[in-house]
Amino acid sequence: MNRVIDIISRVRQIDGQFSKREQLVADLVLSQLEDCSQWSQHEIAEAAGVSVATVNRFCQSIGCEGFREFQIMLAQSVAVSMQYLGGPSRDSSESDQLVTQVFGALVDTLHLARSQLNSDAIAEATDALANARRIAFIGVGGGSANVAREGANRFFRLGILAEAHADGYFQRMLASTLEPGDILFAISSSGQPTELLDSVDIARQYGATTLSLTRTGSSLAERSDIAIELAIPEDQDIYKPSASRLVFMAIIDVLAAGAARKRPERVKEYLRRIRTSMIALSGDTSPKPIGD
Amino acid sequence: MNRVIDIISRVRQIDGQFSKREQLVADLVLSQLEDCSQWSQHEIAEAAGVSVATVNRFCQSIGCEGFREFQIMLAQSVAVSMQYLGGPSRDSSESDQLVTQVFGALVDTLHLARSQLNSDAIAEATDALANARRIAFIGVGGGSANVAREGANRFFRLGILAEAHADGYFQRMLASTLEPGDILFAISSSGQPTELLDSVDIARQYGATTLSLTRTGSSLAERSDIAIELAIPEDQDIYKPSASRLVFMAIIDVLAAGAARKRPERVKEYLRRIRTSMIALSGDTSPKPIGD
DNA sequence: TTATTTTTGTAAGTTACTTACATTTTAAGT
DNA sequence: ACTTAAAATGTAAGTAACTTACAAAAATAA
Repeated sequence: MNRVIDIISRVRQIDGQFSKREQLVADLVLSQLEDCSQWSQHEIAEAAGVSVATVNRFCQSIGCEGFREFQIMLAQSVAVSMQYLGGPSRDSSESDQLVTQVFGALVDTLHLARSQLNSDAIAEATDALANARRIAFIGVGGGSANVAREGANRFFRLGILAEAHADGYFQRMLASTLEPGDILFAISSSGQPTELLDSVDIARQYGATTLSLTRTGSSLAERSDIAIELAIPEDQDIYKPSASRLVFMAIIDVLAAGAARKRPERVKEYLRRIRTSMIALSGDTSPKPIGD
Repeated sequence: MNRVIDIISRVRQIDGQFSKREQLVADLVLSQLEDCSQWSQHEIAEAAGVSVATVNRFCQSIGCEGFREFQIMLAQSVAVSMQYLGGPSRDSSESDQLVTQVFGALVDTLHLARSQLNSDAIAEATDALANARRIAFIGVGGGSANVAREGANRFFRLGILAEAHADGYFQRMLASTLEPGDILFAISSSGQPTELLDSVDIARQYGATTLSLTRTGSSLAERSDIAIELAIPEDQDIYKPSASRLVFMAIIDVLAAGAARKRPERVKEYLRRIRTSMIALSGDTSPKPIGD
């Protein structure tokens, strides 16, 4: 029973590393999945503006034996995807295609992440977070720093003292002020930044629990008490934003939801207070997201 | 899928009404679904002990145009079936369920958003952003402020002067410094905050283009030159973080990807520079996400 | 600039699907 | 039981589609 290999993900994975003309084929396929799954090699070649041989080589580049195999795998992937995305998409305009492509990549990456997530790590993490007195999120570089901020934003709403810092020096100083019962939550897609590694070492030294959300097997993962590890291939197409940050944020959501469930009373009270303050400000009493 | 015709069901439906030899084919197909989905017409003919022409006629009998079409439909049906049967959803632990729930909600919301997105607004927005000299993202409250930061983070990488601000007073002052060719991008899930409304009014007054990502029909949407509007129901379960912020970020991704495509040269050069600076810092030359 | 490697399209080659037609089988009528 | 017409089937020719070899063009390195 050979498993259904998701050919679409495979194309996305290699996206950006194709040769010029093959990239044209990749773009076409990703932007018009449904059409391509029904077109012949010749039709795809014509639509992409390349020769049939290039289409064939494209198929081989992504690991298929030839177009025949690719065609069937694509049809399967599309059929399975449609199960998720529901009805047929009429990708008429360029904008529609863009949306489909970006959202599709995100959904794919979410699935990939789910398959990689270690349940035990998640369980340990939610447990530690739910009982933490103070949580310090740290991250460097635009992306991870924002994920850290979002983490603080989520947990702060649960009535847990949460903060986020992007400054390497401040991070180290902060780490040295932590104590048992506190959590240092390091976020990095590469798991390399010295600032984070140092901070984790310092925090552990003072007895704080260190938690990380980072790349599988990275230095950061190794040094942390609890590591949530992911191996997400970065999109090689430089014109396309990578979905990994959003997946990181989604995981923060998971942790926040998990922690909230473990401390229902505490959370409820704090949310009530926050909501009250918001209503006082806007006069709007309808149920709305807490904070804008 | 263009039509959700489950070919397996169709074979079962006609089962017993086939001619003698075609029935042999039907029996074979139904008993060895997976094998048949990968076999050629010739292989199936041999396995069933009939001629290839009979296999072809069998395909036509069940409504396909020929073997080609049958082969693809069978492959799709098998792939979808496998999703249900051999599927990876073994939600054993509590953590797994949590992940499934949060990710599932996100995927659902993405789907909803896709159906609501106005292609024209997206097209107009990407066009304006691609040609902007300066983009100022503004948002208030933890969530939207972070989306704004993420927006600045994305566009800054495209070589466009991008900044984000969460301070209401600063936002108003900033708005008054904008000029034609500049963009004020206001982000708010409610579309109510006075800071944003004021800022948009001020920016328009000075000739800047105002863009918003907000709730359908909100004051903010009405006042903006271009409004990307969404009506996403907030999850009432207070223990569950709402998916709307992530969807907002996903839309920022869409816009960034669209804008990048319209200015390939510009983007390429800036990304090259940023990447070079990162390599100098870490010594790692492998293709990696730009910024952590 | 030149040499080398990589990429690409053309065209020939091969496979596999499709169709026409003759043969066989089946079934109904005599 | 025989005849005949209709249906079913297989053979073989036909055709469309995929694959591969090779030479030209482009990109890269020296």
